[in-house]
Amino acid sequence: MIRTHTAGSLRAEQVGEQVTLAGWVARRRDHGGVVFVDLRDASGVVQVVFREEDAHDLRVEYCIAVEGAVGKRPAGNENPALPTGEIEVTAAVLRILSTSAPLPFPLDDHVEVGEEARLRYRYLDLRRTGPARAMRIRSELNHLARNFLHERDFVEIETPTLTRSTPEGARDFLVPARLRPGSWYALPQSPQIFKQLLMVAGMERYFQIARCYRDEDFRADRQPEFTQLDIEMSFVTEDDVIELSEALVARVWMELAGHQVTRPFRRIPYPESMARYGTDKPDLRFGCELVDLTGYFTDTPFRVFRAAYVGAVVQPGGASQPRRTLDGWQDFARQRGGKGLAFVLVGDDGELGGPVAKNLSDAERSGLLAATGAEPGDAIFFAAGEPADARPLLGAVRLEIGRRGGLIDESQWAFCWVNDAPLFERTDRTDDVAVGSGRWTAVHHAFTSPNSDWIDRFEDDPEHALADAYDLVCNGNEIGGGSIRIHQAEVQRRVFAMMGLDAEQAQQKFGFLIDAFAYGPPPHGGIAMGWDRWAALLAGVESIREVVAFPKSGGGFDPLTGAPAPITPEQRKEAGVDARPKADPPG
RNA sequence: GGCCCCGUAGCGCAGCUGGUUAGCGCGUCGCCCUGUCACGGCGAAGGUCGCGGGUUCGAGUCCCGUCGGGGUCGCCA
Repeated sequence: MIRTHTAGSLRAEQVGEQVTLAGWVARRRDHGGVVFVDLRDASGVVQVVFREEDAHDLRVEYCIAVEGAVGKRPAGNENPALPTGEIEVTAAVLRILSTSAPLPFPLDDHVEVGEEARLRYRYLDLRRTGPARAMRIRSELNHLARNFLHERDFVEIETPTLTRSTPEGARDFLVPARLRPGSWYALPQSPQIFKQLLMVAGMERYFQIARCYRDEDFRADRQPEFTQLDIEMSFVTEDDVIELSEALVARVWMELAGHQVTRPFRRIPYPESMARYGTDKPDLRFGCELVDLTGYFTDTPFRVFRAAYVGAVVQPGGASQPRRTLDGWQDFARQRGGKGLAFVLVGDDGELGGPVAKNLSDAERSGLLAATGAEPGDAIFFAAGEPADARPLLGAVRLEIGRRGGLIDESQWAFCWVNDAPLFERTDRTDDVAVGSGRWTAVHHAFTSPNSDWIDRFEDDPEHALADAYDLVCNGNEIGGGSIRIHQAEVQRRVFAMMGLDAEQAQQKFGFLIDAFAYGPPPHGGIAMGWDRWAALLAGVESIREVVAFPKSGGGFDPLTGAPAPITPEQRKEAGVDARPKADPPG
C-alpha cells in the first residue's frame, strides 16, 4: 500500500507518529503562509497542514499522497464536529497522484445538485458522503442476508440471465441469438421457473441476489433492471417461509437500523386489508381507517350513496380547510379515476356542512359521527360505487390525509403480512392476457397453489378462491411477496384450465417445467424480496435510484454511458436482428 | 399512452401584466492573506434563455410543435 493509515481513523493516540496518507482534496483553505487541506478517503477526512509553497497549486479533488507527522491541534483550534478534530497532520512531503479538472458540480454535502447531473457523473456523486453511505448500506445488507441464509443451510445458486420468457406477465427484454438468426433470448423477469427447477433438483434451500428485468414504463420506484433476494424452500408451509422472512428482517433491521422488530408480524387477510385500508399494502403507521357505511346508507334518500359499496375516511381537523383545498381533493379523486369525492364537514358545534349533508336524512345526519368516528372539526370523505373502485380511492385518500396532516410517525417501522389473497382475477378487469385466454388469470402467477380450503374446489367459485400467497409489507411498501407453489401435475392442469390453457398450450409455454414436475417434485414455496426497496428503506432515501450504483433515468436511458445506443450495420447483420422467421412462431 | 410540473452561466436559482444592458449565490480564473475548518479580501471571465416555428414594432416572458427531466394514472408484483 502506498499509505500507512487511513485519514478518518487517526486519533489523538497517534500523535507523534509519522504517517503516509492518500486520498482526495475535499477542501482547501489557503492562507498564504499556511494551507489547510481536508484530505478525504473512504474512511473519512483529516486536516493536513502545509507550510510549503507547492500546496498552493492544489485544487479540489486532486488525488494526493502526503507524508507527515500526526500532531495535536493548537489549543482552541480543535474541531469537535470531526472525529479527527483533535489532531492534524503536518505535511512534510506532498505527491500529486493525479490532478482534477474543475468539477461539473460541487461535491459539497450541503449543496443540492440536480439528479440529471449527478447521474451523468455518478462516479463523482458517489464521492459524496450521502451517496457513498447508501452504497455501503446496500453492501452490508447483502452481506447480512448471505450470512443469515448460509447459517440456515441455504445454497446460493446463480441462474441464467439469457433465457426464455418467464411467466410474470410483464414485457420481456429480448436479446438476439447470433447462432440462431430469428430466435431470441429473453432476460428473466425473475428466476421463478429456475428456482422451482432447483427444488425438483433436490437443492431444498436456494437463494440468490438476482437481477431481474422488466420492460415496462417508468415509475419513481421502478428500474428496468432491479434486484430481488430470491428464496425457495422445499417441504415447507406458509408459516415456515414467514418465520424465515421475519427472522431475516429482524436481523437486518437490528444491524442496520438499530431497530428491534416485534415478532410475529401481524397477518392481515387480503379482504380485511382492502376493507380497512383500501390497499393490499397498508401503511400501519397511522389510523384513519376506512369505514364501511354500505349498511348505514341502505335506505338513504341520497341517490349517490345507494351503491354496492359506500365507504368513508375521516380527516382529523379537516373541517377548517379552505375551499380551494377541498376542490383539490376533487382533482385528486378524478386523477385516480373517481368521479369525485363527496364530503361532509363537521363544525366545531357538531353541525354538518358541505353540499352532501343536506341530501341525507335527519337520522343519517344525527348518527353520522357515531357511525364514522368523526369528531367536531373533522372532515369526512365518502366514495360510493363498486368496492373494487371505491376502496382503492379511499385508500389513496387515507394516505394523502396521513401525509398532509403529518399523521405518519416517520421513526416507526410497521411490518405486516397480507395473505389470503384471491387466486384468480377476472381478465376483463385487468386486460392481462399474457398467460392464457380464459376469463380468469392468476393474481400472483400461474404456479401459486390454492390454499388447502380451495385446492379441491377452486373451479366452483374462482372469484373467491384463495391462494397460498403472502406479501410482506413495511410502512406501506410491498417489500416481498411469495407463495406455496403447486407441485401436483393434476392441480397445475386444473389451474391452467381455469386460465384457458389446455394441455398442449401449457406444454408449449412451460413444457420444461411441466416435464420436470413429472419426476417427483417436492412440495415447495418461497418468497422474493424487493431488494432495492429494502436498501432504500434502510438507507432512509425516497428513491431506489439512490441505492443503485448506476441507475437509469426516465425512458430507460443511462445518462452516464448513453445506453441504449444505436448499433452499426455490421452488428445488426451479425446479430440477426432482421432475420425473418420462416413461419409464425407458436403461441 | 393520458394528465401535471420543470428546462435561463459549470452547479443551485430569480427574472412581474412582453420593453431595449438577462441578474443573484456557489464554483472557476488572477492577485493578496500564518490557524482556518462551508476561511476571508480585491478583481475578472463565463449565457444559441433546451430546440423549431408563430404572434408582435419588440419574446427568456405569449401561442403551437418537438426533445429532455421529474411526478402521477394506465401498465407493472
